[in-house]
Amino acid sequence: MLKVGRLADYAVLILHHLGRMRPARLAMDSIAEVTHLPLPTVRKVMKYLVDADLVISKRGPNGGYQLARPPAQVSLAEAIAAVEGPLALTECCSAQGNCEIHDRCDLADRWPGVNAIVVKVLERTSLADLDRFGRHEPHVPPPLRELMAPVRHL
Amino acid sequence: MLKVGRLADYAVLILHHLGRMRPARLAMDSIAEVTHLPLPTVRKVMKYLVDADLVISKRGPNGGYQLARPPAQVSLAEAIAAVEGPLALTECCSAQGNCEIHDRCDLADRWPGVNAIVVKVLERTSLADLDRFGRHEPHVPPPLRELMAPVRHL
DNA sequence: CAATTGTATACCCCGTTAGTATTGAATGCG
DNA sequence: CGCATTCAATACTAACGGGGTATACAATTG
Repeated sequence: MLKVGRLADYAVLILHHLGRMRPARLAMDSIAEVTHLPLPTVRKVMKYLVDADLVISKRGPNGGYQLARPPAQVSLAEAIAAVEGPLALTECCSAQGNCEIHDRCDLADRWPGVNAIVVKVLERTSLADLDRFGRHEPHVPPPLRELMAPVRHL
Repeated sequence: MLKVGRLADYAVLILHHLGRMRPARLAMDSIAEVTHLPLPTVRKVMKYLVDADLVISKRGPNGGYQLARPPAQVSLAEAIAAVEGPLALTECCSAQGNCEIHDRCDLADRWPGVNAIVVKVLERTSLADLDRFGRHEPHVPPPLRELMAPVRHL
């Protein structure tokens, strides 16, 4: 668990393909084809991506979608947030958080710290990073190298 | 989004309290009281925690639950996994992952790397860490300090 | 103006989450 | 030995949200 929704997953995949094409445009049905996703689903995802200014759309013949920025400047955090809204591990972490217990919960103000770190990891991983790293190798951006050392407790 | 389920959230809260009591035992209704959670819900959570060997239970008069290890040796990853199963951002990341697209998805083997990092963060954050850090201050375990620097791209 | 392509809305189904109730088993004490 | 206490196991229900689909609309281009 701790899943990202499928639509967000799709979004990353689509962005990845748009990145490889950039700056060329890709029509919606082409996207559906190349990603092997059903077209109606692609429609829904594209709306999110346009609204979040991650892709630029053009209508009419020879229209389609184009990644708004170089892949190195699009983070996974943005991609996920475009579809699912701000990243928040728990209710306490979200802006309009409405947790029943909040007032009397000892951890209500501790979670945001944990959340911040997870978000940072996703912010520091770009579409280009996804591309760069080998298959099944753990992706480790430079500032995170130490993370992969054996865990200290347990 | 990127939420952790409420039950997992509860689990962490409960573990936190058990940690503060350790090595004393705490009965289920006491747990419900101190956490302000409904008792039937606590019942459900406790089952997960026992099955995962994170707490030890004792029956009969003066029974109750006890944290199995010192709080510094219980990670958030374990707590969450106890309730929700192995952490997996996407289908590709889980053992029995059954993703429709998997064979033809260009990212199927990239996600696990990202997942690994997120998991590491949660593995490196213990119950004790939650306790140690001040309110609303981002919690930053030593090997993660560099993370909080400004993001490089975007 | 007509073909192409994206936009917007509204709908529904299904799974999961979360909350609850009930009955059963173990422990310890007098 | 038996009763009080406390955890264990199972099964059920309600509700919400994710995700998939259909359909009608608007813009651009040649």
